[in-house]
Amino acid sequence: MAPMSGRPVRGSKTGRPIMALLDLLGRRWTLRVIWELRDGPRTSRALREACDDVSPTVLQARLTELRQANLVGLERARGYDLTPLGRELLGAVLPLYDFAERWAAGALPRKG
Amino acid sequence: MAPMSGRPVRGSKTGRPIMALLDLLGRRWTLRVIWELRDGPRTSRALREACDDVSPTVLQARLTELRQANLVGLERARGYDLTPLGRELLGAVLPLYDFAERWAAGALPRKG
DNA sequence: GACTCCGCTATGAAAATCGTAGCGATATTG
DNA sequence: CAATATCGCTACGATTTTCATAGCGGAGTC
Repeated sequence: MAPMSGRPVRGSKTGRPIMALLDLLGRRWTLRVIWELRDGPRTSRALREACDDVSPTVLQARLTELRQANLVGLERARGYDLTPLGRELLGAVLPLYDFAERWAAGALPRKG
Repeated sequence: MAPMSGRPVRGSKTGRPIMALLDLLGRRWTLRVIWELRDGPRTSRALREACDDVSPTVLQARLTELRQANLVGLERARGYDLTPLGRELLGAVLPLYDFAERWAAGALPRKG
């Protein structure tokens, strides 16, 4: 079941929105799918390629969850696309990109 | 293996920093652990309680990955704590909280 | 020594993810 | 119409990850 406000959330007894969101984003490929939709709609197969040939089983599961959460939509002519709400989420995810660059420079292996 | 710049990244042929980061954050409990360290250090057991009694197997795996990635540190007196780099990541994750609140208001179930 | 809390591990069961193949529907082209 | 191609999506067995419970050895305290 896709986590969503007002529904039971896996791994959280409070069910607060942030917990539902962290649950959703903590599933494999969820963040990646949102990321790969940043420049516009993609068909499911194009999305699969963009995600390094992720298994279609998982991709469909993620897309279904994201659609139920009203973050991603599907139109026959366009394919999968971020909803306005999904674009807001993307905006909240974009800071990760800049961080990743700093991280690459500063997280080189050192003794644990 | 914990994803890190310059190392092979699960599910990405490019190995770009953002891919390594999305891989790391897409593992269950990773985002939650970072979130629960936002107010300061915690012992592993306190962290386990804060994460709704997550299995210690996974918690230790996540903490090891986060330490190897230089995002979390461990000191005997304090427990686990975000490193300066980890605090930067937290800053990039905080926007998710505000989004989650809007999401809770606007993502109520509607027809598919 | 007895007690407590620490970080951490063992182990078998359950769940999630993977990899490959292919379905039915739709549109296009000859 | 038949052949072809692409679409979203599913089946299914193998692999990997996560879970749940129990407990270890070390360090501090009394």
